[in-house]
Amino acid sequence: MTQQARDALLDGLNPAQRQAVEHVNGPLLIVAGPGSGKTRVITHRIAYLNHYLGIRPGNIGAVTFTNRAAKEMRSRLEHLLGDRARYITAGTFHSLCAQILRHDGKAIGLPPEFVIMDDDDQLGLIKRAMVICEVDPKKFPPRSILNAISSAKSRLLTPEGLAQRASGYYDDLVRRIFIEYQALMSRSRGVDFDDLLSRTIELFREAPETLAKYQERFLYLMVDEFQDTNIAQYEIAKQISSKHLNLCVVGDPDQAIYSWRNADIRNILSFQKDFPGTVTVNLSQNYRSTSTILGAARKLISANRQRLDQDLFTDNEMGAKVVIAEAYNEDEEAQLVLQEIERLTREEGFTLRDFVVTYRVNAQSRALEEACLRYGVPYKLVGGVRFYQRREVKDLISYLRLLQDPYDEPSLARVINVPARGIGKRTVDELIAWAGSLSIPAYTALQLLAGDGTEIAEGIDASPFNPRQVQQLVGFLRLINDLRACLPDMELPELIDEVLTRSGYRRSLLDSEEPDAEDRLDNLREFRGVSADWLTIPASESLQPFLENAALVSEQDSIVENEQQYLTLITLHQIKGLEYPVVFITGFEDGVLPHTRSLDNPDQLEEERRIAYVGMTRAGKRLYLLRSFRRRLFGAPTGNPPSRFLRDIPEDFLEAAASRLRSSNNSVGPSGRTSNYPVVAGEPIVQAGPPPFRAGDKVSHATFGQGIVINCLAKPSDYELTVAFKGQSGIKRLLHSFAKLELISKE
DNA sequence: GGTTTTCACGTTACG
DNA sequence: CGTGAAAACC
Repeated sequence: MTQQARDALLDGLNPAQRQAVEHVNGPLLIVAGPGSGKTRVITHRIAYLNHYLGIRPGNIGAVTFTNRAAKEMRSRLEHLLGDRARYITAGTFHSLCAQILRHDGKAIGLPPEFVIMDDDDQLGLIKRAMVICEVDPKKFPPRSILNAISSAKSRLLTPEGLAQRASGYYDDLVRRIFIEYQALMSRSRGVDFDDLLSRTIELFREAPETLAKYQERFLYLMVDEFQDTNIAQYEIAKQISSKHLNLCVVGDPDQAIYSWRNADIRNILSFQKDFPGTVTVNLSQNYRSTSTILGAARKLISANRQRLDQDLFTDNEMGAKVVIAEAYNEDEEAQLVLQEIERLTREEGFTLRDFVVTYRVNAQSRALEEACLRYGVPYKLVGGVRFYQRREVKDLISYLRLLQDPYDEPSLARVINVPARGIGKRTVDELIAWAGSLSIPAYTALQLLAGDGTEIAEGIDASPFNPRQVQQLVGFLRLINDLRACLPDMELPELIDEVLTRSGYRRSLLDSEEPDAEDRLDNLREFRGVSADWLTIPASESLQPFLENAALVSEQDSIVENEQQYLTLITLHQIKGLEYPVVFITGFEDGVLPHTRSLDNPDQLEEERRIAYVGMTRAGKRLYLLRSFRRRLFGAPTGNPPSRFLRDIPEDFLEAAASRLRSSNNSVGPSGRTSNYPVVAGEPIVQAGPPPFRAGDKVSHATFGQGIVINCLAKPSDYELTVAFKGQSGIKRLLHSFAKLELISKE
């Protein structure tokens, strides 16, 4: 690398960033505050390793926590390194471990065709294990048992280890179910997400030569979002880098918001102890936020006891004050948000994708969605049910898994009667039991059944099925076998079509009366679209990698990026790692943020404060903290006091909202049962020019398409239009200033 | 065996 | 209020 090239790489970095980039050998801890250019530093560091030290990209590994982060890193690396970037391993711990285990898992008796089990599969196994252990799922919810087991696994505890650590009644119960759960899991050649990690560690322990191989493979290893790693993940990073010690971890303890998912903050706090000689770099200059926003956020987080002080600063301008506002209820809260978005769009040149509305719990999105529809603002709801977790997608995946491997019993059990084809629960249970009594897989049992019922070999019990059952079961077997025969001659999308048609799945959705049948078909279509990445390869080749990808990359479509204009609605947890010029945080109330469930626990309360901190530090230019005087939770109206976190932020960073968000006066005092801000009363009617449209006009909207104006109603400084759109959009009420309707033809 | 009704429950959600 | 899963029904 020439001096110039090196200078170019380091150019524009501040001294701390430079140090982090240039310190490539030995353990390195980067404590990076929000907006400090963390991702940039990591990618530049990798480029530096490659360019300047001549390290082959194949010897560099970068592990992150989410596919989203991995994807972003890969695209940045491509930008810096071009084609060489694809040799760099940039992915999640889970995908790394899956690769290692597929390749070398045999050494610990793991068959290479193991199946990765997701939450639903796990829950199913837990329920079965509870039946075996005779535990009542009413008294002990399977979900919490699963959490306990998962927590133990992520701390690398075996059932025995769990017993040693704690020995109450509940712990013993968990231990017993744990054992059965693992037994059921290995019987179906399943591996859950925790196993991917723990079995990799087991492999490293049992097969030192394999560990040595990966130590030589990853001469340099980097871990992003280190504060989110659990014990098992840290252990893997430790093992791989224990020879060359070129381990670099990047994180921010103040943004640790996943303890409930077994992330262990001690990982980052004890890193220096675990790796003597660690160099620590603090990235404390913030390039994202105005100094007002950063100042407010710093004040908030400094109220936490358990933390390392970071001394963040920014050279950015002061900017506007942080706006706090109280609405009467969540509908008005949403309305305030949209009105302010409208104002900022109109007066200050922001566009829709500059905004994000974020909240603590998903249920809060409803009021916001409704307001968006009302105002005709296109929005994108991030989160909710994950794509690969939707029932129809999982059903289809199960079919595909079955084609790939007909002995995959969980998948078989899932789809044998989907759509309903007369094979009920009892028949399935009998099939499994019968196969079990013969010690053969269910698929073999089906083949036996199809072969010839009268010629079952001696010593084998006759099948327990009546002729009708036999007919249905054999019909299913034939379906699977016919589809399997298609594998070599079809590409994936075609195969998927074939599955949907031959199984009757598509038909059943088309005939379905359910309101969301249409959405399901859309999802299946989208799934088929994803499979088009594997075109030109016969399905027999592409099915396995495709399914592996589906199991590991359960990431929904990447956020932002495209040119489309929409408003983003997202939870505070999911917003981590993103940034927006204008951020609205709704539900800044005691009971919502911090959440009720954490009020009595100081540690959890500190995590809630970190959640608020993460939200606030996403903002570049403007930050709004909204709360609602009344809020409907579970149908019942509740009243929450303002968030206690507001008390941690000094007044001079804040601006009360009345004058800004509301043209009306703020008369009523802070106490009593009245809101500071009346509903939508008493706003002066100021007309914004003559009516833009008349009933009967044909118009066009960017999102909803063509429509006809039904009504045009005067509103404060605006017009509310009622428009009937063609197709699915139907009738919408829109604000003129927002909707940007184009006139197609006069009435 | 399949469909409808009732009932209980409710934070956040990575792979 | 809205959802998913078990129980009751056909």
